[in-house]
Amino acid sequence: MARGKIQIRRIENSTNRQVTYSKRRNGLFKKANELTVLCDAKVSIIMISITGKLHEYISPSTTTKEIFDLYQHTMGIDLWSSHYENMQQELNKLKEVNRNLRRSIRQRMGDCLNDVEFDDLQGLEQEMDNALKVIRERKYRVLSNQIETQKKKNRNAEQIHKKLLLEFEERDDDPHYGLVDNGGDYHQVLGYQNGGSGIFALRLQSNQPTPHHGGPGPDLPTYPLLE
Amino acid sequence: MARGKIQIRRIENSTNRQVTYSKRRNGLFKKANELTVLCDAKVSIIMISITGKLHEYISPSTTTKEIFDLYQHTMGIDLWSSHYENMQQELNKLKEVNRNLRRSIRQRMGDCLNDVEFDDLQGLEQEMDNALKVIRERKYRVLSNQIETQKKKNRNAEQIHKKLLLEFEERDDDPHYGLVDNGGDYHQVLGYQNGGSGIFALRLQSNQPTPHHGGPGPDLPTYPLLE
DNA sequence: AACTATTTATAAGA
DNA sequence: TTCTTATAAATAGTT
Repeated sequence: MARGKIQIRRIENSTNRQVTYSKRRNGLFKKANELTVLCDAKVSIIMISITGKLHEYISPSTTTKEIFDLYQHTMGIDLWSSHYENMQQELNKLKEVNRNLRRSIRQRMGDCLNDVEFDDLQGLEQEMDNALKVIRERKYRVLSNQIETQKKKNRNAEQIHKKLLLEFEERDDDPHYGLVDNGGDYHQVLGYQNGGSGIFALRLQSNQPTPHHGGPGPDLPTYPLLE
Repeated sequence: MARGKIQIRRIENSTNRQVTYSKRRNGLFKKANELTVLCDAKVSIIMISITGKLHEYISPSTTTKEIFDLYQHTMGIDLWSSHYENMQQELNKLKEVNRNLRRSIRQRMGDCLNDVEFDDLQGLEQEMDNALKVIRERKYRVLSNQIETQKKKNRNAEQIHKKLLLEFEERDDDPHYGLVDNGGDYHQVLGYQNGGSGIFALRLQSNQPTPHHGGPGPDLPTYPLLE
């Protein structure tokens, strides 16, 4: 536009192009700033050169984020929806699954049965009956194991006891040893803990048929059942 | 810049400002386009006037979204990370809840009981026993209702039958009526459907203890259990 | 980076 | 809003 007109087409000379880019960029930013001041407007310019460098102009009265948000709002679109769409979908799917799982559990707890038809009730009953059998069997086996273990421990303890008594009697003949009886203590070894197991299933049950309590207890890992 | 120099300061005359905004906006966009072509650059301009109107220039070789993404990447910031993070957190929370719900259901189906301790097994057994009672009661009531309804229908049908017979006999005396017996058809009225109910609980059960099948069936509303 | 001939943008008026 | 036009501003090519 000076010293000769130019065609508006890609400048092939790389250096020349670079220089023009720099000059015109400044010109553009200057104009943008003038517009900002003269007309009280908000302008955002983002430029990316052929070399990948990024330059930006933003009116002092605003921020790039504000412009982006306004842009999206005005356009009535969410440019990032594609980013979030998958997540949103997965989220909704999970919520749906969650809802159904919870319904299923409630039904298995004898709750929310009003809309269940006879055939399904029959199926549910049979299924739970079967499961109950499995659980009882399992319970029995666990109990048996515990009793077995207990017995072993008892036998073991008995042997230790006998051995101690034996030693004691032997020592009784030996005047070097005093009378020290520690035999009453071994019962402690036999104790076993059976505290909370952290099984979610059983946290969920207890006395609330529909456990919608919000906050978790002091140390129980309860899970807020969303929605 | 013509017909007299102007100061770069806010134009107080509203109309004048508007006109200048329009003219200079065009100028800016023209320059941006020239830059785009001459230097093979990518330019995004977003302008918001004092009246709230939004105008945009974007190089033909790119999109606003691409520019935004590039901007964020280049700036090393993610203007939307907070939004994203919240979603991610919610997603993880839902997955956790989901996992636990599923575990609970499996346990209630007599599955995955290996890690359950005796006390919890006892609790589960009791709870399921109670639930089973409720379900049986409910089943009984539904059945009773159905039988009651059936009986009513039968009574009703019987009455209709009797009435028809009566009419028939009366007509038998009347030579105007021919012998048309439609009495055998009323049984159709008594039929009742008891098809699938679509209860999720019972879709989940059936014969798969761990229903991890991916796609839904032909028409059953099954829900893929994620993760 | 500076210069400057020339083109381009545009302020004011219509 | 658009056209006109005198003039300010931008800038291509050069130094």
